[in-house]
Amino acid sequence: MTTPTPADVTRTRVRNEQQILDAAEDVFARHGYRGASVQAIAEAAGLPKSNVLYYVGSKRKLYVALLERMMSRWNAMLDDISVEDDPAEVLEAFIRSKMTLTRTHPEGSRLFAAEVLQGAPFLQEYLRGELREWVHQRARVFEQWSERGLMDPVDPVWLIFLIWSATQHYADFEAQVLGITDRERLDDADYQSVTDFLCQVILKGCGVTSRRS
Amino acid sequence: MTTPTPADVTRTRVRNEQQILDAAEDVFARHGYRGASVQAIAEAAGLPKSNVLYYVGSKRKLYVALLERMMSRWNAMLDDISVEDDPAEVLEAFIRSKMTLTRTHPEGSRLFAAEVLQGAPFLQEYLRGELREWVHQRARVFEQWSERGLMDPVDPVWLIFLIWSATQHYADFEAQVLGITDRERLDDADYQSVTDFLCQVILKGCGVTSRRS
DNA sequence: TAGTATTTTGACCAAATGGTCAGGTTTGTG
DNA sequence: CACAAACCTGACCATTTGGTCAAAATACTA
Repeated sequence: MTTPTPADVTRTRVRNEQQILDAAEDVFARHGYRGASVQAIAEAAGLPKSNVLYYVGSKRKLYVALLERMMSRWNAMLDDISVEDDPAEVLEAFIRSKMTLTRTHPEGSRLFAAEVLQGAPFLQEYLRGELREWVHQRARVFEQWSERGLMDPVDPVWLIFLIWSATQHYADFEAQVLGITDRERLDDADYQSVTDFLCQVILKGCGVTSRRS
Repeated sequence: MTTPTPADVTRTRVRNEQQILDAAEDVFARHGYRGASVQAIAEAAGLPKSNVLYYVGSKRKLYVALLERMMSRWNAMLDDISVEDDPAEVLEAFIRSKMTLTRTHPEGSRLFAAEVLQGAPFLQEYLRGELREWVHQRARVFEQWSERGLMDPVDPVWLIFLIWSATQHYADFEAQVLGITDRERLDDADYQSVTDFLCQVILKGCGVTSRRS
């Protein structure tokens, strides 16, 4: 028996799987599921192709594992809200946490984008289940805020999409942003500036006033 | 000589090239440059692979032709503005024409997204040249409007990106939008509703008042 | 209708694809 | 140190890839 640890993961395994996942996230994000080759992932991870397949089993399993990792990051960000909360605080926290996800995991964000671009074949269940529920729950709260006059009567679902798209953009279209702004990369100050801009414009645009009023 | 027409295009050629371009736009949009196969494009166009290659020469040439077609659509939308124009009118027209592009050419929009996702290797020149100039020219006008108190002092480049991302979203993330809203497709009324929402929120968010005031 | 230019297509090619496997090396532990 | 489990990897395989080509079919025009 040699006392195998419950999950039976050795240090080597953890290290290599990490390397593979990170390399694969970038390759899949750039080239999509079909366009990514196991060979390219292996090279990016600095391992022979057979070794990569030894760990992940197959290209498909690797891809699914990456999507799951990214979805768990999403979920970690999706905390619930109630009508009693302050609209300004909630909206601002929403924008800021979504932007943090984009900034800390740009490859993951792009992977998600590539998956949705091809019609989200691997994410139908998630989109039409968990995520849809979450959106509608939030939407209901937004509507109640509108009724109470705490914000303008805007379509809550379009508002959620607005926040998602405006933040997601800085990962998915990074190449465009860098090209147009003539930067090599976006630093923390840039992200700060964009986030403040989005909070300002979107809150004001919805008729939500910061609590300091 | 048989009086060859200047551009030497026969009816057959026009018809087949059109079929091929349209089929290819969809396949490239879904799977990216690497992920798309000539075989898949040929099947979508209802032609044998060799026939496709007879017309387009190579996969790369086909891809470049598609990007050029999409960029010319972009350019057709990018009319210039002046400080004397009305901010509300200009911003609203900007949002509406960008949304029209998204609605009338969703596959082209996704093709563009896929290209940028992979780092925009074929679009560096365009992004860092023509498009950058256009953005900065607009940005300068926005700044002058801010100075004149016609709008809030927001970062004009982030504002342009906000409009691009919020509209682009409905093509690139169509699968997500459909999944969450439980629709089969977005009809004209949906697009109308989203566009009105975006105009309302973004104009108000920037402190721009519609001229009817 | 004769004859030329264009179009069509299956057969073919070298390279790359995802994946398997046998046989080796390393690692951890009793 | 023994030994089993885990790890590593080059050789190999069937299939698909982008692309070529020669020969047949079709379309246009004088």
